[in-house]
Parts: sequence; C-alpha cells; structure tokens
Amino acid sequence: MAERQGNGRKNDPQRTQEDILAVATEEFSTHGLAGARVDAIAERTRTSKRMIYYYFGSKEGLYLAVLERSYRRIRTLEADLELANLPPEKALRTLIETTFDHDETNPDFVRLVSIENIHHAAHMLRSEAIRELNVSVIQMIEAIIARGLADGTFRRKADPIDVHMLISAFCFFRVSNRYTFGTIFRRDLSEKATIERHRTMIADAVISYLKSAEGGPVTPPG
Amino acid sequence: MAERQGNGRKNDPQRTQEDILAVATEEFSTHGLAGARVDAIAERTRTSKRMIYYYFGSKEGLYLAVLERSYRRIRTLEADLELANLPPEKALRTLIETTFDHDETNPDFVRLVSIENIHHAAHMLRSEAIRELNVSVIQMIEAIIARGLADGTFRRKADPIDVHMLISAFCFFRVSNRYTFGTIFRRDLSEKATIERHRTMIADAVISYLKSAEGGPVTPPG
Amino acid sequence: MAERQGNGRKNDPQRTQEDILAVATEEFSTHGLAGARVDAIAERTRTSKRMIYYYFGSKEGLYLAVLERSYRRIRTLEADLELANLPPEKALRTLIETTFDHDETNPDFVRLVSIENIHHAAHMLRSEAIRELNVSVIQMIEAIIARGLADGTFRRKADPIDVHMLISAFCFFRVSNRYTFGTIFRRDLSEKATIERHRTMIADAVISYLKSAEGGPVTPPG
Amino acid sequence: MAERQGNGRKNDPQRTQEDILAVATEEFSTHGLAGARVDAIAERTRTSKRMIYYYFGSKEGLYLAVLERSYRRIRTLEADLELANLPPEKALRTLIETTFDHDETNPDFVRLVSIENIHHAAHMLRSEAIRELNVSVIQMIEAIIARGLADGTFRRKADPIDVHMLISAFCFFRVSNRYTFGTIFRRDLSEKATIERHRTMIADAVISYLKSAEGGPVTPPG
DNA sequence: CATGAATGAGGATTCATTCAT
DNA sequence: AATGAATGAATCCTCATTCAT
Repeated sequence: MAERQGNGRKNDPQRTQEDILAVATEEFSTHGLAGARVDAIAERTRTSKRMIYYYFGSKEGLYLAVLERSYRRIRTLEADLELANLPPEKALRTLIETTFDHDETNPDFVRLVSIENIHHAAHMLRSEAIRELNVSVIQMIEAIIARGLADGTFRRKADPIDVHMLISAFCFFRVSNRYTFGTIFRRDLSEKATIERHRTMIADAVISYLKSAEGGPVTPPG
Repeated sequence: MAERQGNGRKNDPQRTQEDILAVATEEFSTHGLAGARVDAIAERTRTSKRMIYYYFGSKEGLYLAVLERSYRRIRTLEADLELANLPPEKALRTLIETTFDHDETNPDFVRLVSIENIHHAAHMLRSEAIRELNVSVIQMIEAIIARGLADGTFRRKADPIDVHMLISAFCFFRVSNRYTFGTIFRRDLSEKATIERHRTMIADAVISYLKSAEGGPVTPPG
Repeated sequence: MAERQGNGRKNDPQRTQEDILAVATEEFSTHGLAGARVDAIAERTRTSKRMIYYYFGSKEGLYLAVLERSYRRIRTLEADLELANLPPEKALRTLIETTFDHDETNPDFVRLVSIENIHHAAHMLRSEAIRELNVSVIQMIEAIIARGLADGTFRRKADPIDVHMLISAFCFFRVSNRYTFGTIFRRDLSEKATIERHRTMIADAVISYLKSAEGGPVTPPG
Repeated sequence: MAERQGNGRKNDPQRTQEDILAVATEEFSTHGLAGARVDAIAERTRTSKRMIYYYFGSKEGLYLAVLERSYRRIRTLEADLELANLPPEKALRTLIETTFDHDETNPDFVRLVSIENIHHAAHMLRSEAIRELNVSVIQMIEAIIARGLADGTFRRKADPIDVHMLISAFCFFRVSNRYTFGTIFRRDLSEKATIERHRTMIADAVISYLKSAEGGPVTPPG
C-alpha cells in the first residue's frame, strides 16, 4: 500500500506524461517540429491525444517538454564524471570519449538539437529550465587545461569553450550529418571500426592541439 | 526573336525559376521541409503559386531543386582551388580556411544540409545530380597528406575522409549549431574576433594532429 | 452539528453554490451561453469544476440557475415600491426611475436577458420559477393610469403593458446597446450627466405621452 | 459574352461570397458568435467550408464581414428618405416609422447588434467600415427639431442623439426582446394589430415629448 | 461533500494541390 | 507561359462531461 509510483495503475500522471514524452521524443526527432504529427504520437501512446493537450497544452508545449527532458539527461551524465584524480591527458581523453559516446548513443538528442537550431533556438530561449543548465563541462575543461599547463603536458593556453566546441563539433557532426556525409562519401559511420577510429581520432586531435605551441608549427622540444 | 535569355522580359522562364529557387531556399532553410509554406514562397515571388507547380511539380520537387542548386554552388568553389603548388602545410591551411569561409558565408546551405539529415538524406539519395558530386576535396586532402608525409611535414598516415570530417565537423557545427551553442554558452559566434580565432584554431588542430605521431601520446622526437 | 448555515466552514453547500452562481453570472453575461467556459468558471471559483456538475448538472443547468437567480432579484425590488399614496404623475415618475436605476445598476441582468433572447427565451420557457414571476409592475402601471385618468392628470387610455414596454425599452436599450450605440455616436453613456438627462427624459416622454390626447396630433394650448 | 456577373457560372467570386454571407448572417444571428458553427454554415452554402476560410480567413473574419454587410444595408435605407419637404411633425413621424419598419423587417440585423453588444462591440471597433458610418439620421432629426421649434410645432429643445435613442430603443427592443417580453407578458409581439399600435405609439410618444415644455408638466390647453 | 485525472466527440483551421480559362 | 478560384484531406485544438478515489 505504501509504494504507488511506477506500477500499472491507470491513474498515474507521472507515468502517463513520461510515456507521452518518450513517444514524442522519437516523433519530433524523426520528423521535426512541423513534420511531427500529434495524432501519430497519440496513437503510439498508452493514452489519448486529449491527454497530450491536458498535460502539455499544445504541440509546441510538448516539443519544449521533450527538449527540456533531453537536456536534463545529459546534465546528469556530465555531472557523474570523476576527472580530478586523473592526469590531465587521461582526464581529457576520458571527457572526450564520454561526449563522443553520449552523442553516439543518443541520436535523438542530437537530432532534437539540430531541429532546435533550425528554429533559431527559439524554444530553448523561452525555457528557463534549459537556460539554467549550468555547463559544468566548461569548468572541467578549464581545470584540465590548467593542470596540463602546470605540469607541462600541454603548451597551448586555449579557451575552454573553444576546446569544448572543437570536441562537440566532431562528436555531434558524426551523428547529425551521418546521412548526408555517409551518402556523399559512401561510408557507413555506424560501423564499429569507424566508430572506434573516430573516437580515438578526436581525442588525439584535441590533445595534439593542446600540446602544440601557439602561433606556429609544433617545434619539438629540445 | 532570336536572343531570349537574360533580357528584361516579363516572361523569362529561367529568371522566374531562379527567382522561385532563391525565395524557396530561404523559406526551406528557415522553416524546414515540413515547416515551409508553398503559399509563403509564392507570395514573396514575382510569380504565382501555380508557377511553382508548373516548374517543380510539387513541394518536394521544389525542395529537391533547392538542394541541388545549393550543392552545385559549392562544387564550383572547391574546383577553383589551386593547391598543388603550395607546400603541404600551407596548402592544407588554405583548404581548411576555404571550407570555413564557405560555411560561414553560406548559412542557408548549412541549414539545408541539417534539414536533409533530419530526413535521413532521403532526397539527396534520390537525386542523381547530387550523388554524382565527385568529391574532389578528398583527393586534394589525400595529395596534401602524401606530400606532407614525403617531405616530413606530417608524421601521421591519416585517412583523408576522416581528416575531411574533422575539418567539416567544426566548420559546419559553428554555423549549424550557432543558436543553441550561443544560447547555452552565452557567446556570439558571429563576432569578428571569434570567427578569426576559430578559423585559426581548426587549422592549427588539424595540422598539429597530422604532425603528431600515431598510436599514442605525442612523443617528442629526439 | 446543529447549526450549519452561514458560518465560516469550508464545506458550506449554500455558500459554494452562491459562489459558483456569482462567478457564472459574470462569465455568461460576458461571453454568452455558448461562449462561456465551464473551465473558466471553475477556475475563478473557490471549488472545482466537478462541483458545478454536482450542483447544477450541466452547463445549461448552471445557466438556467443563473438566469433564475437574476430574475428573482428584480422581483424583490419591484415588490418593495410603495406607490399607492403618491399622486399619479409622481408615482409614475418614481416607477420609471426605479426601472431606470435597476437596469443601470444591473448590467449583468440586462446582458443575460439579451442572451436569453438570442436563444429565443428557450430556457426561460423551461423554467417554472421564471414563468411564475407575477409581474406586479403591470398592475402598478394600470392603477396609476386609472388614477391619472380619474383625476385628469392623464388623458390617454394607454395599455399598461405597452406603457411598460415604452419604459423598459429605453432603460434596457441604454444598457444593452451601450457599446454599439456608444461607438457609433461617439458618446459615453456612463457619464453622470448623460445618465441624469436620460433618466429625466424617459419619465418626461412617458408622462407627456399619457397627458396628450389620443388619436391625433397634440393640439397646442392657447 | 459581354455580361458575366450574376449568372450561374461556377467561378463567380462575388456570388460565392454573397452566398456565404447570406447563410452566415442567419447562422450567427440565430446562434451567436460562439454558438455558430462554421460547418453548419458551409453545409448550407453552394460552396465548401474551405471557401469560407479562403475569403474570410477565420470565423471572426466572417462574422465581421456579416456585421459590416448588415450595417451597410441600413445606411442605404436611411439615405433614401426625403424628409425636407414635409412639415416637421409629419417628417418626424415618417422617420420614426421607417426605423420601426426597418427593425421589424430585419430581425437578423437586430440580433447581430445584440450579439455585438455582448462582445462589447469589439469587432465593430476594429472595423473601419463600420466606424465610418456617417450617421445621417442625427442630422435629419436635428433639422426636424429646428424646423419644429421655429414654426412652433415643438417646444422642447431636445438633443437629437437623445431623441434618436428614444426612438431606436423602442423599435429595437420590440424585436430584440420579443421572446422574453412575450413570454413574461404572454403577448405575441408579431400580431398585426400590436405592431400597428406600437408603430403609432412610439411616434406619438416622441412627438408629444417634443411638443411638451421642458422642465415641467405639460400644461393642458384651454 | 469533494477532487485530480481522464476523455469522446466535435470544431476551427491549414495545406498542398488542381481546375478552368 | 501564366493565373485566380477552388478544394479534399488532414491537422491542431477545445469543450462539456465523467471516472476512480
């Protein structure tokens, strides 16, 4: 009698909402905001179309809820990383691989972000929840760079947001542009070997960039 | 009666089509495939909605035409580069900067590619024109890497498609994810100084990656 | 357990119903029968939407209750008048001013009656309560006219219902058509001076009508 | 081949619109703005529901068009009156009877105005067309009063807008409140004799009002 | 007496597309 | 080569009402 949540009961608002959100996430990420059909979402839900409006007010409201839920999930992921005890290069490699793996395993999130960009991030701007995302990655990168410079692992005083962009761009692009890139270059980006090679590559690239000296060719230390 | 093209006539099929395509490019890139409105396109055109169907058959037909036109434009750009006479590092830097500048100046193209990816590149696959894009960039990169390895500038035997992806990802992401990235990190990616810094950064990163040794931490020579 | 009415208890059925009726009166009179929203009423109520159905059965049931409550209120008003002891002209003027003031101070009632007319008085017909309204005004007017004819104050043998209509029409119209009339003639009917002038005017008009001779032009004195 | 309008041709936009407006007028006046059903209007039209949106944009747009059309019609009616050559009392009687007859024969218009008042004349305010209605009646009444005062027919210096209201109120109320008034007083206002009696009554009342002296009882002749 | 969750049926509106000229 | 009028088929959304507790 004590526990009540998560069981098979009919009136479980939380579960109903979560059900709708899960289905909606897929529909939006597959068809875009305008292309998604509320009817299609409703059909694949345990509940009816009416409930979507009951809980989310409108198609846009649902889309926003989907977006917020997606962002909330990564935040959790990042926060769980324990990098402070690793040597700088290893720490950075771990962080990069985490980002890489996240995008690789969450194509829905990647697609939603692409869609949101097509809409000039209009919904994200309206969402306090998302705007308040405290981006801990930046602090992690900053700390790693500082430690790396201090112990001589790195030589370049790079801006942490720029470095994050370098990392993100590659990890994100692999997933977001999978189809066009794959088509043009006739390459299947979901092959295991390719994934592994790219995973190493982006880490190598970022690390070599930080190790190399600024404003010139990498001069080997004498 | 003889000459007919490019004059100021009212009924100039080519001009009419080009007019429609220009407007449609903007509409599609702003609202996505499903979000774009045929009516909206027609309204901003010199001609009527009926003409869109006359020339392009359907909304999808128009979208495909827009996509092909956008791809046709880059092809031209790449083909014009003269890199063979430059030393490898300089050649690579030039190529990267060209890619960077292209994406920076063609946000519509970037957006269209994002949209096409949301649709699993379905239209691109159907378009002979786009599939026949012979991707000369890959050959260029391949040649540069070969020359760089030969003359000792580079040490890493990287796959040219992978390198192209590293370059593309960053250049593309900067534009495609401008809005969400800018919102989350409160950074205006269209600031001149930022553009300049990023332009140098991606070139430095790629070059340092190729200069560094494979399969492990960059061990300084000597 | 003994006393229950009128106290501050939470669960006071009478107070709950009265609360709902007050809110509903405003909602119906502002938006009409079809335009009124049960949700909107519920929201502004101390109780929930479910209670509306508990007490009034349906939206129409609530509307009818609102209508009956409004009619019940005027009946009281009219019944309180003591006109028998006043001279005919004065009595009539008092009666007219009472009607005038009633409509002026009860725009909600006026609007409800307008709404009811749009629906062909269908609900009123179904309401015993309203049909049983014994319209004492008619008897009052009848008596006044009789006394006026007897003592020579009036010369016209007018039908009391017609006279009531002449009075009602003006008093009602001022309030019911306040918005369109005000808009077309750019006149604010709620200005104090205008109210006062109209209040006198309708009394003067009715009285001069009863004083003038029937069936012909009023022959000027002297 | 010359004539084209008003025939039975399919593509006759004017006729299509007029058809929609006629049907919509009835639907709106019968059910109110919120109660009217676009589907119901479409069904009774020669064309489809789609055409309603094609020409009028929305239900509100259609309602506004209906309202404007109704107002445009009276304006025409009023303008056609030729009162200048009649003696003041006769002129006034003619004007009053015209107003009376108009409301009596145009219950749809009366109902629309009632509906518009329920909505606080919000649509009318937004309509330039209606706001620009130049209300010639006022000038007519003003002229009649002036002539009547000059030739001694009238003695009261009444405000023409007030007089117009006195007239309008009665004529309008008879129609607008036909159902509630009829129900309460068990009187059928559409009976020929009643109509005739009321038609005379309002004229008599207004005329006797203007004939009587201001600020006091009407002094009996002799 | 009271309530939050749920809903079927219907209602307004939009959209890509075609017809007649 | 061009066009204004017309449209069927969705599509989003709302509303009064009821259920389970």
